[in-house]
Amino acid sequence: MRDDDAAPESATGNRRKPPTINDVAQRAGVSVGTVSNVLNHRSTVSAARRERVLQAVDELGFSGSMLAKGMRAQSNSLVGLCVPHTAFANLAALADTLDERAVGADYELIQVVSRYDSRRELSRIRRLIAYRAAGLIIVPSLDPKPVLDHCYKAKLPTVIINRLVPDERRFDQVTIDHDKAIYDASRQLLAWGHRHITLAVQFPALSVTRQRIDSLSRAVGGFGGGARWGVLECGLDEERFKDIFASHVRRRDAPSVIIASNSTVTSWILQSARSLGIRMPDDLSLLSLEEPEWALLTEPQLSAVLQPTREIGRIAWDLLLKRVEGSAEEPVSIRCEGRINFRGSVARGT
Amino acid sequence: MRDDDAAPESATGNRRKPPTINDVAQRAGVSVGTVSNVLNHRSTVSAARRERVLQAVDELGFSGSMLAKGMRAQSNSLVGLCVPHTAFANLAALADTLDERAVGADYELIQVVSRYDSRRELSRIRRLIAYRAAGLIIVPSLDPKPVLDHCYKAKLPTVIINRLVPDERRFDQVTIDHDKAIYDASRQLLAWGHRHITLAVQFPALSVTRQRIDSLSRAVGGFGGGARWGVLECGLDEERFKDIFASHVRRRDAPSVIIASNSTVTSWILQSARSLGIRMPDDLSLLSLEEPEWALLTEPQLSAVLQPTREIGRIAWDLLLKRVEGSAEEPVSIRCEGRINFRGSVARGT
DNA sequence: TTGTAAGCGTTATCAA
DNA sequence: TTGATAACGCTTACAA
Repeated sequence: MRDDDAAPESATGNRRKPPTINDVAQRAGVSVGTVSNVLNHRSTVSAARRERVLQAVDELGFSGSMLAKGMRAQSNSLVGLCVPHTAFANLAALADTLDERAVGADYELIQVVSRYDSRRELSRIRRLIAYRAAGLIIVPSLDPKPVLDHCYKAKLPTVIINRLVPDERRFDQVTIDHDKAIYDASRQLLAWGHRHITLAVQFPALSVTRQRIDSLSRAVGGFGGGARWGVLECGLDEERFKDIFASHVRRRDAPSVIIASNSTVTSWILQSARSLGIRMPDDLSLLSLEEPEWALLTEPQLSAVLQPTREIGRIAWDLLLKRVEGSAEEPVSIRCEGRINFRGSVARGT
Repeated sequence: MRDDDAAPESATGNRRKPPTINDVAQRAGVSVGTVSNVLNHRSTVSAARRERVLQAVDELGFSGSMLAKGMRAQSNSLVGLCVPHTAFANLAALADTLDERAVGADYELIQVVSRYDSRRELSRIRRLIAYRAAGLIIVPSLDPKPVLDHCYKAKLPTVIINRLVPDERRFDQVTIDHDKAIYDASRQLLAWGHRHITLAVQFPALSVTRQRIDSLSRAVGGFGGGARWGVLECGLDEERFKDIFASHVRRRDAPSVIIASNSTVTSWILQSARSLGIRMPDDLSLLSLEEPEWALLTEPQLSAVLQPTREIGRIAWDLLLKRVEGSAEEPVSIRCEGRINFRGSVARGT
């Protein structure tokens, strides 16, 4: 775009390429090594030259190349976060927390989305490895085995969060103890007179789902006194859920309380209940295992388990950073406890 | 660090470094160029060698280095998304849409968060440039000038979305026409008998805020008949907002309807109104300029402007990709229209 | 205190 | 069809 259309490389000005350390060196009239030393705060450069270098950096708008740095250093200050979805409020909060920590430690957080698809999860993580990510924080999908095997073989420092992967001893895990929450909540519901508890789940195949069912079963079984429990499989489609829900709550043997396994299901239940004319908590009580941002906006207010998302983020980041720095300690599995907030949506006493 | 404590480079196995194209070449007994040709589907390699190469790739778990690729190609298939915050539902949806497009085009989307801080915004974008991002999609902060100047100087292909930056002609913009939404909504509210409209805003300094006030003023002014309007500055702290809100709605000259500029403010208003015993829509009507995911869960259901977030994402991506590919066309400013969903939270007729 | 040069992994060019 | 090599931007060990 000079006077023909592509100027020869030796031509002046109008370069579209970002300035390199060589450009800076040339401009400042020093060697590349000197520029590098200035930029990395090494004390072997005289004040006068340092000044000239900094001025040249400023004038050229030089910002360095993380690509070249990463290649040279054989490590990239980039950390991956792999989540199944971005739209859940607590995953957004998680990304937010991690991003804050990452920036503070001069890392870059790069989020990839698996969309509940194990193959996609693997391919996304391959990309992260291709970018020489220093580490990975992963909310595992439904079938985490292949991905975790891959991370292990690639020796990628990895921390598993949110969803426990049972019998996984190769990586640190920071997860929520939903089992305890379900157990405690169920006991409380039983103590308040509820005798039939339904657990509404979206992914029956998930190992954590099976564990939750176990907890519910133990709580109800240990109580005796004719208390029962059941599982409602909600599927992935809201329209179809309406029918599923209607037939579940209209049958003779209907539950008095539903525990919803995530906020999507919670929202579906609220909508369906409203359109069926079911009043809360008189006709049906509801407890969500995930506290959405709108928990206080519904009428009645929503009972929910407040997940320690930010705490998980902090712990996971610290664990990951230790691994990135080479720690070879035995992996740990940390379980964080949620706080159960009973509000108007659960009927107490009878 | 040669052969004192670390094993010499020639030692067998146990390498922690990812395999390189050289390793593959060695293993397959071919040259690096051949391996590269195989991997890039060039047709100059004999079937037999191709097979050997692919086998070696598989055995070693070779995945390539995007750092080296990016360095060599002088361009990186990485696109930045800069947002002020991650917790808003529509920004999450935006990131989701863009991530989908990016992955489809074999790009990596890397999200950075400015936290409403212009300085942070600039430093985050500098990082993106250091990573040789091919382009940037930005939801500008309150003071976008310095950042946009920087992007322009760095010749970084950039698309501005969501918030219009007035008089900015250097970049494509894909924004929401809130002005029209406010104008139309106000006219409708007036037609339904409302005579005093308050616009509740969080960032009075934002240019878009001023434009919204303009629209409201035009709509109300053009109506005549003693209609009035006002602005409520909500601040950034929910606790303090309660008092601000209380004194606003309790005064003699209280509005009959509030237009909330985003879903955070909407949620604050709902909470405060409830604790003050204000009934909706009888005592006060509410319209949100941002439709939250929980719009249908409140009682009454929330009136809101449904933002065409995914449409914006798609358009912005396509525009950006054209720029990345070198298009030098005149920048465009596309305004998308939201759909106003009037629901129970707005009183109609009198 | 400063300059020089090797090497990180990849691709394109050129010679064989 | 294949192999060798230069170049991309940066850091660092070593020479001056």
